[in-house]
Amino acid sequence: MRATASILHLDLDAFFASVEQRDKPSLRGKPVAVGGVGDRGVVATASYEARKLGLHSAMSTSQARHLAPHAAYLSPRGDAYRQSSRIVMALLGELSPLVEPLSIDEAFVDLEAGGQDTSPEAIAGLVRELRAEIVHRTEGLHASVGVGTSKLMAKLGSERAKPNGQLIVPPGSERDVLSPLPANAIPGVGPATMDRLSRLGIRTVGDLREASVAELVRELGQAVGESLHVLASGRDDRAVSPRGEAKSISVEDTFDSDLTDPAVIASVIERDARAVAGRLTRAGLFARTVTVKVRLADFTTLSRSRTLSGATDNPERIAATAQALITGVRIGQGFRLIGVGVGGFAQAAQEELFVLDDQQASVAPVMEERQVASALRRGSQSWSPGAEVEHDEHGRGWVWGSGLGVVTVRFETRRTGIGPVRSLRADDPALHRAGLLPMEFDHPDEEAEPEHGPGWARLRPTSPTPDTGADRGTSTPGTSDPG
DNA sequence: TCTGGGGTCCTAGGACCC
DNA sequence: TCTGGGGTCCTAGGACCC
Repeated sequence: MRATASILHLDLDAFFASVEQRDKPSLRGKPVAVGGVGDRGVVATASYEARKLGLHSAMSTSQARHLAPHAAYLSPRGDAYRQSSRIVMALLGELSPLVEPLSIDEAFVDLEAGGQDTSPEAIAGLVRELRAEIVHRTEGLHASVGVGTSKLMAKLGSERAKPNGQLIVPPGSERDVLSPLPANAIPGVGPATMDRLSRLGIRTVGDLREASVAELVRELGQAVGESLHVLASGRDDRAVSPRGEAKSISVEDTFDSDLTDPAVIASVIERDARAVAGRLTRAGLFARTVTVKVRLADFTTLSRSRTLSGATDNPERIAATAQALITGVRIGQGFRLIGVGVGGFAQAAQEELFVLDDQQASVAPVMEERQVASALRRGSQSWSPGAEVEHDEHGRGWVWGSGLGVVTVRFETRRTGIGPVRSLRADDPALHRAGLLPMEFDHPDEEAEPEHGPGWARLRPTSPTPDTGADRGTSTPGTSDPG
C-alpha cells in the first residue's frame, strides 16, 4: 500500500457486447449477448440493455433466450476484441512502462513509475483524458477506471465506477471502504471460499480482518488464508508487473451432444492436438507436458497428463501422446467436452532418446475433417451469427442468422449507420467471409517502445473528441472525483 | 436454467534423490 | 529392518478469474 493513490485499474465496459454494438449500428441501445449460441452455450458478456432483462455472464444461453427472446445472440469475434484491446493497452503503455494486463479487457497501470503527477486533481484530470482518448481511438468504447493506493483498492474503485465512470479512492479511506463489503468483493473469493467463510461466521471483509490468520489458514490453506487476511486489512503490496510468458496453451470443445464413438473422439483429439501444436510453433515454443481434459456426461471433469523426456512442438508427437492419454479414460455415458493442452515450456526442442510408449497406444481410426464435422453435426460452412461478411454487390455486413440453406445478412458497418437486411442463399458465390475493418490506431506489428513521460494528451490528434457520457461515481461519498 | 473457453495458482500425495 | 528430513518433480483435482 502506498501513500498516494497511484495505481490505476482499467476495465472496458461490457467489452465484447460493446464492440458488437460499435460495429453493428442496428444493435446500439439494444440487448446483446455474446457467447456460445448453441444449446450448451453460456453468455460471455451481456450488454447493459441485456443486463436490465436479467442476463449476465456465465448464464446458460438457453436461460438467457428464455428471459430475453428478442435479444441479439452473437458468437464471439476474437480478432475484433484483440484489435481494440491492443489499442487500449498501447495507450496505457504511453502512461507508464509498468502496465499489467489481467485479461483482454483489464489492466493495472503504475502511474508513479510513469512519472505522473499523483495529486488527486492531476489524477482525476488524467483519467478523464484517458477515458476520452479510449473513446476516440477505439471509435466508441467506454472504460471504467479506479485509482488507489494498491491494486485491490484500484480494482474496487473501477468496479464501483461502472459503467463509464471513474473513482479515486482517497489514501487513508481503505479500511472504511473495505469493511462493509461482502467478503467475495475480494478477487479470489468465489463461491467455494465464500461457503467456507460463512461456516466460520465470516460475511464481510471487516469480519475477515477480525478473524485470526491461523483460523483462515486452517480452513482455506496456507496461500489463500494468508493472502486473504492481508488483503482484508488493506495491506496490499503487490507490485504492478508486466506479464511474463504464457505457461500453458490449450484448446477445448463442448459438443452439442455427448461423444461416444471412439473414432470421433480420436479425430477430435487429433484436430485439437494439431491446433495446439500450431499455436506452439507460432509462439516459437516447445512443450514438455501434454494434458488431455475430459468432461463426462454427468459433468465430472478428469485430466490426464504426461511429461515427456524432452520438449517438442511436433504435431504428431503431441497428438500421439494425447491419444495415448485419452485411451486410458473410460468413455462411459460419453464425453461432453474434450480438450488438449500443453505446458512446461522450453525455448528449444530436446528430442527424446526413446519415443516408444506412445506409439503403442491403440489409436482409433482418424476421420477426415468433413466426417468429423458431420459426426459433430456442425455444418462445415455454417455462418455464425455476428460474423463479418462481404457481398460482391451489397458490400460489407454481418450474419444475422442462418439455416435451411439461407443466410440473413444486415449490410452495415460501424461507419455506415443502420443498414438493410437481406436474405441470401448460403451458397451464394458472391458472399464471402470478411476480415476486420482496420482501425486508425491499431498497429499490430509495432513493437516500438511507447512514449513515456509527458503523456499522450499532447500527442493526440487535433480533432476534438466529443464528450461522451457523464462521469458516474462523482456522487459517491468518501471518494474524490471533483468532476 | 444445467453449467464455455482460455488461462493462473494452489494443494496433496507419491516417487525419487541425497 | 522398525525406519529422518528436506528438496524437487510429476500427476490429478479444484478454485478462481474474465
